[in-house]
Amino acid sequence: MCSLFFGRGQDDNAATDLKIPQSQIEFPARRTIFRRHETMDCVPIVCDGWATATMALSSGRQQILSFILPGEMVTGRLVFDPQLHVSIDAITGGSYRAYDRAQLRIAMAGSQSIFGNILSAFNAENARADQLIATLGRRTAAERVACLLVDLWDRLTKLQMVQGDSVEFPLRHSHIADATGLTSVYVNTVLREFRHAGVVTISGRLLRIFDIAKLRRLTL
Amino acid sequence: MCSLFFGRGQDDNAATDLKIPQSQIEFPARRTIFRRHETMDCVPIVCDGWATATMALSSGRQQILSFILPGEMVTGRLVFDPQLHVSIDAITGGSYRAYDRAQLRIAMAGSQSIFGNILSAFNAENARADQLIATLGRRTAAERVACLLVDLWDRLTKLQMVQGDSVEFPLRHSHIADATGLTSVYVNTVLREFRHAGVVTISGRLLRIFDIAKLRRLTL
DNA sequence: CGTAAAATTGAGCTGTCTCAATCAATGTGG
DNA sequence: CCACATTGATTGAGACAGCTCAATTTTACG
Repeated sequence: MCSLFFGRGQDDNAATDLKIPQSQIEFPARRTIFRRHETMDCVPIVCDGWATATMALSSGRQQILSFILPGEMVTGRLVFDPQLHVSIDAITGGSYRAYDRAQLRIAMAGSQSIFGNILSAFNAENARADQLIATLGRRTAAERVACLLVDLWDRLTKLQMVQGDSVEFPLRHSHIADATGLTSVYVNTVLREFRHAGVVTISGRLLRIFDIAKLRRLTL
Repeated sequence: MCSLFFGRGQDDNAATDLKIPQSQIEFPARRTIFRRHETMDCVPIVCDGWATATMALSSGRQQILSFILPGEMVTGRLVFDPQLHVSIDAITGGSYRAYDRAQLRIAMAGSQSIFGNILSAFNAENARADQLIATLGRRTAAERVACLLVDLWDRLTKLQMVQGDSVEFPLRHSHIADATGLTSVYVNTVLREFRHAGVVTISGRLLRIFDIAKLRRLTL
């Protein structure tokens, strides 16, 4: 699931020059993979499993900045900046490939398709960050949860992981809480209301969306 | 005040190859300069005055994503992506220079110093966005206001616009509210408490910070 | 100098949180 | 494969941070 470089047609042959790292490194569930302030000489791309980019504050508070799905760079920032300023935590077990940054930059300079793919991934990441700022600043709890679910749903759809009205969904309420700036207790309340309205169900590591139109209306 | 390209030593002469646009375009206070979804063939850099990058939601809600100070790119994103996805609004009157994106990219490719300056500006912008996400998601009202004031204070200090304990400060309470996800009424309350505690004063377009240590303690 | 915009203050309300208890699910060791 | 232990979900009661509405004063601008 490392489609980042090969999603578009190869308009040149530099794409094949980018060596795929031999090793695909496994990580276990619920463990920190990379720590804040670590200096990275590589750009890891998750091949399999879910992870988060998390920022910690004093007194135990923490905020999830983004969910990292299979095929995504841990952070696009790492292409330009070796300093990791967030911590990367596994949700499920999985694996990643570590691409050498210098090599990556050379490959980007040599290939329009690699350049375009990485940049558009980075742009999408930044766009999501901006959306999240607006969401956390100005939306209600129900809207925040709806925004998160719709965003993930659309990304998982692109990854062809959605089947009908359901996807495998490893997030716990506390993840949703840390991503939306809410409490897990209140996330539960919001999800109960969604459930009773027949909109969404989360149970047994499975997300089912019955009325995505109603959910999307909350994201406007 | 367009120091972005000339901040560091010129380690090569490409820096001087980047033509400074003849025109320095003026903008009036309190007007939208660039609209959301506009396609830009240039990267504007504010020379003078303050502006915001703002995202609008339904029902009149809006969130300020960042304040743009003299010398800063309107958004680093524009270096890589011509689509503007936020609206840029003037706070004060001022001016900007429009750098051609294609030319800028060539200059970046040719000069380590230009490349480094632009990238580090972009990285700083992204780091602030991540901080803002954590702030809006997990901090109290007083902490949010403190974070904003400290961030602006430090940036204005670098720009040498701070004199002693005071800076010129054109933000109204509604700006602070839209940046912190609060109400202007409650911003007023927070600022009153700061004032009574002898920490900060805002009046007559002037920000004075008497106890920055106490303010910084709120940003941990 | 008059008018519009912003700041200030108060009273009351509500969305979300905290605390706490119970129940369900998941994983572990024997 | 079961009993136990741990982690997560669910629910309720009460508290409070921050909001809304509204009136008044101050400041800025043409």
